[in-house]
Parts: sequence; C-alpha cells; structure tokens
Amino acid sequence: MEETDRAIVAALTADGRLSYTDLAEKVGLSVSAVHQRVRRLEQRGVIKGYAARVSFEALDLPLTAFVAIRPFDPSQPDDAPERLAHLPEIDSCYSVAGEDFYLLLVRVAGPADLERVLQEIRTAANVTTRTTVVLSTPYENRPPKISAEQPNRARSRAPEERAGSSAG
Amino acid sequence: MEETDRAIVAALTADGRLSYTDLAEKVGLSVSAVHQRVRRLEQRGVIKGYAARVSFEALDLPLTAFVAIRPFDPSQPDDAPERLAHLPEIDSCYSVAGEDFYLLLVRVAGPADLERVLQEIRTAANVTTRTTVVLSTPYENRPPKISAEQPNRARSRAPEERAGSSAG
DNA sequence: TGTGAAATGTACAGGGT
DNA sequence: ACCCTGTACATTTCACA
Repeated sequence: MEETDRAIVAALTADGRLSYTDLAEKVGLSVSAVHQRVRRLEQRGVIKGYAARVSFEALDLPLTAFVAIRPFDPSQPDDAPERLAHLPEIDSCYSVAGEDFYLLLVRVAGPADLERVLQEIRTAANVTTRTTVVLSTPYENRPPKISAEQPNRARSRAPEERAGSSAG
Repeated sequence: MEETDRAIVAALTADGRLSYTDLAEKVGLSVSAVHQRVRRLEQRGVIKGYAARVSFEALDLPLTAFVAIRPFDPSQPDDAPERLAHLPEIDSCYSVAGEDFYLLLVRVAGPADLERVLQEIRTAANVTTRTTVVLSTPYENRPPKISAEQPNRARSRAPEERAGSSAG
C-alpha cells in the first residue's frame, strides 16, 4: 500500500468524519483523487467502516471486565464465539494462545449485570470463566501506528544490488 | 438520557457516517432536531468522536497480543500509562484488579516487533510482562448494548409495589 | 420544526505520466 | 492504462427564525 493511502487511513482513524476537502488538503491531493482512493480502500476492505466513539459511562455501561474462558469439556467441538455472539454485553472476542481458549471483553451496568452475563456465558458455551475487572481505562482504541511500508528486501532491491544476479 | 438519544447513539456506533437525513428517518425526527441532538451528545461527551474501522492485517499489523504488566518495584510511584503512552504499538491500556496492574493491547507487524515492543515496555515503565498472543479475532469492538434506561427501582417504583413494603 | 444559503459529496469527462 | 485534475450538479450541513 502506498504512502498516500496510509496517510489517508491514518487521518480517518483519527477523525472518521473528515470531509474530503480537509482530507485532500492533509495529504496534498485533489478532492476527486482522495475520494477515489477512499472508495478503493473501502472496497479492498482496508477501511471496514466507520463508528462513533462513545462514552460507555454515559451509556450506563460503566463496568468493563475481561473474561477468560476455557471449555468445561475440551473434547467437545469448540464453537464458543458463535454461541456467545448473541450476547450484546460482549464487546470483543479474541482467540488466544496460552492456558485459556478465548478472552472476552464485556461491558455491563454493574456487578449484578456482570454476574448474570457470566452465567449466560457459562451456560451458552459450556465453559468455565476467569474474570478480571477493569478499574479504569487510561486509553483505549488509539489510532494504529501506520508506518511507511517496510522495504521488504526480498522482492524489490536497490539498483546497486541488482547487478549481481540475473532473473529479471 | 432519553430513548431517542440512545437510538441516535446506537445508529452512529453502527455507522458513524450516517447522514442526518438517514438518521432522522431512523429515529422518526426532523433533520434539524436530530442535528441538534447530535451536537448536544457531542458536547456532553456522550459521543467522543468518530473513527474509521480498519483492517489491521492490511496495515501490516497482523499480530495482536495482550501484555499484562506489574511493576518491578511495587514501592515506586505507578505511572506506567503515561510512561507507555508514546508507544504507538499500544492500542489500549486498562488498569485491572487481580495479580497484574495493567493490561495492554498491542498490535505489531510480527514476532520481532513484538519482542522489541516488550523490551521497550519493560524499560520505559520498569515492569515485568506476561504476554498472551492473539491467534484470531472472531469479533472486536462491536456496537454496545444501549438498553432503554433501566427503571431504577430504588427511586421510582411501580404503584403495586409501593403498597407492600417500606424502605427497601 | 422548517427554511435557505453555504459547504460538501459524487459523477463525469479531459489531460498528463 | 492508470491516476490526477477540474467542472457541474445533487445532497447535506448548519444557522436562523
């Protein structure tokens, strides 16, 4: 991916409602060119969508917790993510290496709700849970790094290097 | 917060680029009214901003990991979040209950990068690390629940209930 | 809530590398 | 052939009453 595309993605992760006018100014392109590139990035799946970042406290979801789960019976087929997908309190589901099978991020209104959700998780996926309560969130979902494309020395080499071998 | 506001927030978490026209249609209000409400939600901090949802694989950040940290010397002042904030590989930082002090979510290009970031975390915050590699992500950052405001039985009770008991 | 002017989004056709 | 540019029109934003 080109550097201009990376600049566009970086700008849109920081502010997803940037106008094409501002975006064009930021990356030094015309409005039409930026518009085309954004559409291409969306089609290619690099940009998967847009979302409002909200205050979970204001939405009456002040309690966040990580829930590590592992199957009660490891011989059964492992389809926990699908079995749990219907629970709206689950924000994210990660399949992880290590002792646990999955790590869930859940957001609830309070301890009573957490207890209920944990029970629902256990019965829905037939798993045991180990819960870590989040006390505060210094920062979350920051814009990603987006470095300049790493040189990838295997495919494109500097001209001086090319002299040695044939292959073309 | 009113139900209409909740509907607005729910719609914008699902699609942050919804036009006010579409938004007004969804919640059954005039365009101007929706526009005003969104501005108020933004001012009140309920809506903190907007962001593009991106494919981290496409951005050359295919490796995600959770890094639990605890201080090497627990008697020192605990300012790990500030000390680590400059590392762009850290997506999120949660202060947690339990054995560990913080749980970090990091995104990197590969194992070599992860090793480098772990070393930087240890030296920058004077902590030990315990890392859990993410193998896959069935889902992540789903739109939150956004229920209709819960009745809050302590303050407003149904008429039938009021007869029987005193003081809860 | 409705109106209207200004800004923006979007498609189209032309031109440069 | 691809990508950038500029113009022209539909839509949206946003302040005001």
